[in-house]
Amino acid sequence: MSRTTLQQIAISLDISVTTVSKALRSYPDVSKETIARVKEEAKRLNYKPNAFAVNLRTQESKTIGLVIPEIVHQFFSSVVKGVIEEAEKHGYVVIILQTDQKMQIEKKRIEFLIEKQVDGILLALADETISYDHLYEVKSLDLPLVMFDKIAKLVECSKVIIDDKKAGYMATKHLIDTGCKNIAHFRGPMMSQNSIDRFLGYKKALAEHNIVFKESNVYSCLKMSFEEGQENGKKMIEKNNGIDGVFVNTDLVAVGLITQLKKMGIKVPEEISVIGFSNWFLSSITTPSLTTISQPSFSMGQLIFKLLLSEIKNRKNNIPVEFETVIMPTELIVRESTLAR
Amino acid sequence: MSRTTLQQIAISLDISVTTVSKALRSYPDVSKETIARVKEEAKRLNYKPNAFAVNLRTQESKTIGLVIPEIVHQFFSSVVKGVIEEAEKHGYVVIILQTDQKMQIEKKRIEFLIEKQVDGILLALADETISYDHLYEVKSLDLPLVMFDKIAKLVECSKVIIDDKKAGYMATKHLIDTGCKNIAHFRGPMMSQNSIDRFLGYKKALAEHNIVFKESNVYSCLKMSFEEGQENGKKMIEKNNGIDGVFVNTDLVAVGLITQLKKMGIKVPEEISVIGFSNWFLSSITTPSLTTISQPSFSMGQLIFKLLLSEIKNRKNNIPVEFETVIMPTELIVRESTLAR
DNA sequence: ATATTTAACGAAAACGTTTTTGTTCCGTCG
DNA sequence: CGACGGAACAAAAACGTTTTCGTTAAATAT
Repeated sequence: MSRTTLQQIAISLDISVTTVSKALRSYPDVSKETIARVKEEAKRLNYKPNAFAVNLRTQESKTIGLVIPEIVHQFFSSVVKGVIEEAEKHGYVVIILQTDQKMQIEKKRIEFLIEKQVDGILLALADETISYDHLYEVKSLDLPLVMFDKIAKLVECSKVIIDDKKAGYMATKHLIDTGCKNIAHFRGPMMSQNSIDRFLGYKKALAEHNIVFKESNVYSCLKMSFEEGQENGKKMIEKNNGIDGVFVNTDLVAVGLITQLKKMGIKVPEEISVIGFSNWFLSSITTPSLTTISQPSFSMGQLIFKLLLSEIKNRKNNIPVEFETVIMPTELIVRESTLAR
Repeated sequence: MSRTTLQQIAISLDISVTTVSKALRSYPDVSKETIARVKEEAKRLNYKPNAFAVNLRTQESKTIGLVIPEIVHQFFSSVVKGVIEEAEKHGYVVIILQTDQKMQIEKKRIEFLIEKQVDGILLALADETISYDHLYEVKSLDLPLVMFDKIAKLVECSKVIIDDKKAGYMATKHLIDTGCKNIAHFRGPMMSQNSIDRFLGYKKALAEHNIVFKESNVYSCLKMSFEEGQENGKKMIEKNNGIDGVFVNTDLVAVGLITQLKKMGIKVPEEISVIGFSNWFLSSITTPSLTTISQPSFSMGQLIFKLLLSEIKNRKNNIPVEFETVIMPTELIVRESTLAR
C-alpha cells in the first residue's frame, strides 16, 4: 500500500540498500548487470524516492520562494509564469507569497521561507519597505537571493531591473517628437523608486529639448488606479493651461485619463496625446488603443530564476559568487493615443 | 554558523534531546521549569526546527499543489490569491503549476506533485483533458484532491463550481427582460463543459420566453480572444439579420465585439445590447462599461483550500471522508452595455 | 610465491526530528 | 515494610536516503 523504498528493492533482489541506492544513481563501483537489474526492479515496483528523506540527507529542497507585492496583477503574474516555467525545467518548485506592499508582511514572508528552508529567494520589494534587516538575515544565512523590479541598492545581491529613467525619457521624447509642446506627467507614489526614476526621465527629456519644467504639470497618483486617472484628468482640464500631451506612470491610470477626456469631449490623440507605461494587455484593446512603454515580465521571470539557480549551484560547489545587475530593455509601443502633429 | 539543533540545546542544558523536543511541544511529562528553561534557551539560540527532518518524521510537508491552466489570467490569478491567503493562515505553502490547457502537461504536473509528496492537490482541469487515469492514480495513493471550475464529474472528490447553465440563463434573461427580441450567442470551445452549459442556459431562456432558437445566431470562439470578438462581430453584422442583443461567453470577447460594433458605427447599447461573462476588471473600465455575470474567484480560492484542508485532517485522523460539491453563486452586474428599451 | 591493484559489494554513520517504551526516584497507601 | 503509582526524565527506534569507509575475492605485478 505504501510507497516502495530502497529497502524493499534490496530485499527483493537480495542485495544491500547501499548497492540499490548506488545502482539507481549509476555509481561506477556497481556492475552493469546489477545496475540493470536494480533499475528494472525499481520500475517494476514503481519506486519513487522519498523526497523528505532526500531533502534531509542532501539538505536541499529543490524549492525556491518568490515574494511579490500582489499576484492579481498583469506584470507580476507574468513574471511568476516565467519563473515557474524556468524552474520546472530544472526540477525546481516555486512557492509564491504576497506582501500586499507592506513591509511587516514582507518580513513575515521572508521569515516563513527561511523556516521552510527554501534553496533561494526571489524578491520584488514592497513599496513600503524602508529597512532591510530581513534581507541581511537572508544574507547572513548564506541563502541565495535575487531581487527584481523594486530593489534595494544597498543590499549586495544580483538584481534585475529596467532603466526607469531612460524609459521615462523615451516616453516623454516620443511626445516631444510627435509635436507636443506642453507636456504633463501623472506620476506614481513619492516613495516608489520606479516612479521617481520615470519622473526624472520626464524632466530630463524636457530639459534636453528646452521645455521649461513646471511643477504644476505634475499630478500624483498614490494608488495608481483607474479612478485617479479620471480625477487628475478632470483637474488638469479644469486648470485650462493648454496641455497637449501626457506621460502617465502606468497604463491603467492612462486609460482612466483617456476615459475622462472622452467624457469631457476632448479628442485623443488629436487634442491631447497620451502615453502609458508597462504595456498591459488592456492597453491594446481600448479605443483609442494606448501608446506605451513595454516592460519585460515573462523573460524577466526566466532570467531571475536562472540567476538564482546559478548562485545556488555556485554556493554548493564553493565557487565564489559574483553578483550582477542586469538592466533589461524597454521598448516604445506606438499605438493610437499619440499622433504626429 | 549552521542552524541550531535540538542536540545543541540539549548539550547546553545538559539534558536529553528527547526532553528538549518534548519541552518545546509542551508534553505533560516534562516539568514546568524544564519547559521554561528549554524554551528560553531555544529562543536564545534562535532555534528553528529543521523542516526536512520534521517532514520525514511526520510524513507530511504542509505543502499543497495547485494546478491551473494558466496563471496570467484574471480569474485564475485571483483564485490563486485566495488559496495562498487561506493556506498561509494555516501554515501551508502552495506550489503552483500550469497545464496550458494540455492533457499531457496536466499528467506530468500531477506526477510531479506526487513525487514532491504534497499533502493534497487542487485542480482545475485543462480543456483538453479527456481521460482521468492520472486522477485515479492520485486517488489510489490516498492523496486528497479537490477540483474546481472545470471538473470531472466521474471522479469522486470534493468539487467547487458555479452553475454555468443557470448563469447563462440569467444573462440571456436579462437581455430579454430589457427588451431584446433577437439574441445571438458567442460561445466558447465545443469541448469545454462550461461553454456547453452557458450555451444550454441561453437556449433555455429563449425557450422559456417563446423565442425560437436559431443555430445561425450562435458563433464559436475557440480561443476566446479579443480578435474573435471582432471577427465574429463583423460576420454577424454582415449577415444583417437584425440582432439586438448578444450574450458573450466571456468578457474579453465581448469587449472585442463592442469595439468592432463601434468601428462599424453601431451604437451599444442603443442598437445592440451586449452582456459578457466573468466580470473581469477590464469590463468595468471600457466605454461603454460592460454588463456581465460575476463569478467568484478569490472566495472560490479560499473555499477550495478549506475543503482540501479538512480532507487532509480527516484522512490523518482516520475519519471517513465525505465528498461534497459546492455550487457558488453568480451575480448579474448591470452596467452600460445593456439598456431597458 | 608474495605483494599490490582493481572490481564489486556492504556496514554503518549521518541528516534532525518524534514517539514509544523504559527507567529512576520519591511519596503514599494498605 | 512491601507494593503501588505518579512525576520527570532518557534510551532507542524509526522515518528513507546518501556517502564514507571497509571488506572480500579475483586479477595483475614483482
